[in-house]
Amino acid sequence: MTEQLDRAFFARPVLEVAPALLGMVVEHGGVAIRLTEVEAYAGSEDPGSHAFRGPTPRNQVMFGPAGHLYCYFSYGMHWATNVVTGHEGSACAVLLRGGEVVRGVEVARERRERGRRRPVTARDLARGPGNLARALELGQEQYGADVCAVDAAIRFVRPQSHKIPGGRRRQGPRVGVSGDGGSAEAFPWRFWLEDEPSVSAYRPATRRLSR
DNA sequence: CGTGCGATTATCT
DNA sequence: GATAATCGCACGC
Repeated sequence: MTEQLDRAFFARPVLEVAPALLGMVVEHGGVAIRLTEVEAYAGSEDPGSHAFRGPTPRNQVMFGPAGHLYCYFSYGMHWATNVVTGHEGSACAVLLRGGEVVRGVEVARERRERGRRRPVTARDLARGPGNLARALELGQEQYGADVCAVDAAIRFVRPQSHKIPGGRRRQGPRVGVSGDGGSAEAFPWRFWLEDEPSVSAYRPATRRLSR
């Protein structure tokens, strides 16, 4: 048996929940992914957060109770998934950045290879937020979903195996967050498991020159 | 191997 | 109208 993570797990400070999620498993649509990389976003106190400038139609779910999904469309082509944490109104959330597919590899591979010419290696199946969301088939329809419900389609579980984390927990600057003002070091809120192939490569925020 | 660039559109100013 | 919590591929070493 595996234990579904309850609301109390998510209703803690985001900097506590984020590292605690490493090694936990997310399940949806026949695919299960063991998380190896996440990032914390601290709502109105965090210039890198989508909630920094207050509620909007897009980010409103983050201002609600913990344990719901904040899905957003990124760069005009990818979906990314967060789970809301902390107390209601704090607008804190954890971005799911990478993981290892532990069940449903064939389904995940099929989803990931759709519209591609090159095959996808096992390590790349859920490497990066866009890829993880694609492998789990998470998007607009899952916006606001309650992952703590008894009959939740998307659930977080603690694997029965005692070697939950696997590698050692590591912490460092977030990836590609322009709100950090070029100093991602100010918010070292990316958490990952050492020596896990599914952890995405670090890339600084890309500057986009206007033409 | 590492680096650079174009794709593509919802969202907010 | 500009931007963006990205990705995959091309290209050069």
